[in-house]
Amino acid sequence: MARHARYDRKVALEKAVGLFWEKGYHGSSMKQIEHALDMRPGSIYATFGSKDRLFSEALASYAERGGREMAAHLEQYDSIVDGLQDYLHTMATSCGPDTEAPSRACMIVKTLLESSNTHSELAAQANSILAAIEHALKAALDQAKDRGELIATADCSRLARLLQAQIMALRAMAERGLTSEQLQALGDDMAAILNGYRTHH
Amino acid sequence: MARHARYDRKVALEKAVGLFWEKGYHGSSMKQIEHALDMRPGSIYATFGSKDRLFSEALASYAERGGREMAAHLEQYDSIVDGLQDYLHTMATSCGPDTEAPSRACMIVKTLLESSNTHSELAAQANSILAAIEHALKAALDQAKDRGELIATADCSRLARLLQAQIMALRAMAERGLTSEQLQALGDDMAAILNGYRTHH
DNA sequence: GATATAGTTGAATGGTCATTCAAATCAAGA
DNA sequence: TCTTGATTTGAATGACCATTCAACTATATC
Repeated sequence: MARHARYDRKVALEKAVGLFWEKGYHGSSMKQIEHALDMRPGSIYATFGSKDRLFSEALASYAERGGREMAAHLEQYDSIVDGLQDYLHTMATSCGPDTEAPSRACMIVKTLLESSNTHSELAAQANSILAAIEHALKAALDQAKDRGELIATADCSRLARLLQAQIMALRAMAERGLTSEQLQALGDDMAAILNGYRTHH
Repeated sequence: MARHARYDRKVALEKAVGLFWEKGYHGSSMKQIEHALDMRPGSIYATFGSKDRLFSEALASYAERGGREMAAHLEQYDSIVDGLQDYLHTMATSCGPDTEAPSRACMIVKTLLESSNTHSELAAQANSILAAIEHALKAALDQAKDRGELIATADCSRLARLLQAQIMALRAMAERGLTSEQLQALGDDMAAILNGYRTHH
């Protein structure tokens, strides 16, 4: 009946994530996208609709993967707070100077800052993803509080935002090109912030 | 002999800061720059050389102003740590939802994240500015330690980076569109981090 | 092997990008 | 008033932008 698709949509999308994460929306031209995906414009438009929609899908894919990784990380720990602290350590390592990732900073934050006053739809998407992450952090902290890991006076909504701010900042600082020692130390110091909200057994 | 310049270079540069801070490098076209500065391309190029050089000057001007404001802020306080904590509070207020500023987030951080993999010269400039701020924070913290405001085990280099990360994150979180209450609370929580490094009298 | 159909191709489109420069404009000295 | 030279103007430039689409290719069924 018909011809097979030469390209795997998911594979192409992951390549797009790599390019957009590295160079941002405005910094990635269709020429570069064609090269990165090894697809001609017609195929790209037939598959993804437009540069905007491709970026939007790439951002969603990036966020979903990040969410899965964080959830998988927390599952490894009996203590939620231990898990969150180690998440910061892991992040400090993984976004170090010799990372293979396209960029040290978070693609969601890069998108938010790039698009907040130029591309409101993209900014709205980045915002809703960040709101979802904040919500997930709050849920984890609520659970930690239920388990008695956190002091009674801890405000989990505020703490979730404080924690999210640490993650955003750790990776933005990594983009500055800090050494892995400096980055690890920063991760340690950020993780230590949680100790102030912990119960002492 | 000759004609007078119709434009004040400094005034034009401040207008450029406003546009670039709001929309970033790629997000600001020459058309928009012409409109913002009320200058025609020939005059802009005669005065500033190129879009790149104009942006570079704008970023330097922004950073210098920010540095002056921070220094002026710290001078108001007898205690350096008090000054730093109140700096976070002030920032939480000034980058709130109804700020007049072109953007809530910091122009230096926006530039770093936008240009790190697309425009190495700009990224290098943003990096050196951030390194200078880190150094200034370290100097302030060293002095605070000398005065006995900080505990003996405090590592001022690490603390400077932790503090810089807070400032960057506070303003990036502001770009998310948090309410002023949420932003103030975040500023409070960030300021409270310093209490853990403080001496108790 | 003919046909139908899904997928790919890449030249062409019209728009916008940063930048240039010859001509016009203005003010002060001669 | 005329000359001189700094300054402004805006149309023109060529490059690159995202996007389209008619022609072409490959596969599967009959």
